[in-house]
Amino acid sequence: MARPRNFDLDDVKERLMNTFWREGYARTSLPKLTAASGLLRGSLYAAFGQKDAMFSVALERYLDQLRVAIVSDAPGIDGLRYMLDAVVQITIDDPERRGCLLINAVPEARSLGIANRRAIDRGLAEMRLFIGAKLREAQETPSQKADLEPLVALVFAASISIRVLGRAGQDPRLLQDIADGAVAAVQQALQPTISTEFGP
Amino acid sequence: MARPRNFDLDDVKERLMNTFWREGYARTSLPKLTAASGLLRGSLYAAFGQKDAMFSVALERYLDQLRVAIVSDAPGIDGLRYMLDAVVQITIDDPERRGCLLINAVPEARSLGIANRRAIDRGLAEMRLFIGAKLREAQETPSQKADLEPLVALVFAASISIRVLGRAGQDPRLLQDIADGAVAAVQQALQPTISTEFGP
DNA sequence: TTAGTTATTGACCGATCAGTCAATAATTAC
DNA sequence: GTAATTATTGACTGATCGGTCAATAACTAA
Repeated sequence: MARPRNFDLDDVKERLMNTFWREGYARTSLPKLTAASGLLRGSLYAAFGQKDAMFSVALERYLDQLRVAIVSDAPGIDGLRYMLDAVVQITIDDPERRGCLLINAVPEARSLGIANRRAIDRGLAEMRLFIGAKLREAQETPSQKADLEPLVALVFAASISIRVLGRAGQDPRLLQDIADGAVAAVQQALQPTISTEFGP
Repeated sequence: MARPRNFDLDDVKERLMNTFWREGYARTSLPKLTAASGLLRGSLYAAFGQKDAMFSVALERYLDQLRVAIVSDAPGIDGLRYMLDAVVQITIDDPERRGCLLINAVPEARSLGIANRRAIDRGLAEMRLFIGAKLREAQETPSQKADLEPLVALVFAASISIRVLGRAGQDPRLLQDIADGAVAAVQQALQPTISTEFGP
């Protein structure tokens, strides 16, 4: 009943995402977005609204893809190891070393709208909840009642800094060391105390 | 022999630092810098050069102050605990929750000059070397030849993500959990196993 | 005083920014 | 065909950006 759009919406969202990912919010100008998407300003504004809304589209798409890449069905510590290794892998596989769109957005959050700020919070919370769930699975004897929070925090911290340091162009070995260190810490902390008699 | 400047150089540097810290590089405009410093553009440019050079001044000053705040003489794990607790403290003590100027600059590094990019690398390297040195002190029996790198990486990761999550406005308890988790992991990893008590 | 040197001032520059809009084009319903 | 609806186009806006510069002011050395 009306003129159809002559571009692929998904394809354009992907291009917007990649541009914001590389350049961040502030440095991504409308001319860059039009160049990346192949659309003119008017079409972009008609399709998405303000720049802030374009970023929102990019962020949601990014989080969807990240979820697919790092979440696994493997229970307990295997799921955590899978996640951390996946984070390392996608970080060093990116030839542009863009790090994480979500984490990169944290220092810029104050210039984003409330919806985007909330989306950032939700993204962080989701990661943390996932880690917590896997750790609770890994806890063999919940009766130990050990405080899991420092472990959750540690794995969370590892995930985040792998991304930051990836953006900083640090050596892939450092990133893998972070992942390995976190997994080892979890194993050490959760293994029944009696087993320490046999040493590592 | 010439007209003296009628401002306090140190005071202006401090104000530049605080502005860049709060706003980041891209969002800090020259009008903001003139407002914060009380100087006019011409004076700022005469004193420091380009915006990039102003950031450099801010970054160096920031790193000097950070060093004072987190480095301690305490050897080994005590030095690490001091550092991590100090990082948590300065992060949550900041009512503006600005996180870390150095870490915040990482996603913006591509829009900075080569000198600033190198300064960022040096800042990160310095942190890592400090952690490595303390961990080597903490290693009671170096003959164990345990690979210290994952532990260095883990403590490094903890420091960085405390700052990122501080900027993100996360709960202080999470930040402290990260610090505590990292210290606990180091203690667990470095404490001699019972089996070694009986010697080889 | 005068000459030399540097700092300050405030206007100015061209470039770029995010966002808007009237005109036109492409489609469907009828 | 015509009407209705939405998409595309490209020029346009006012604001802001980083950076420059000639004029003036404040100081020291002689």
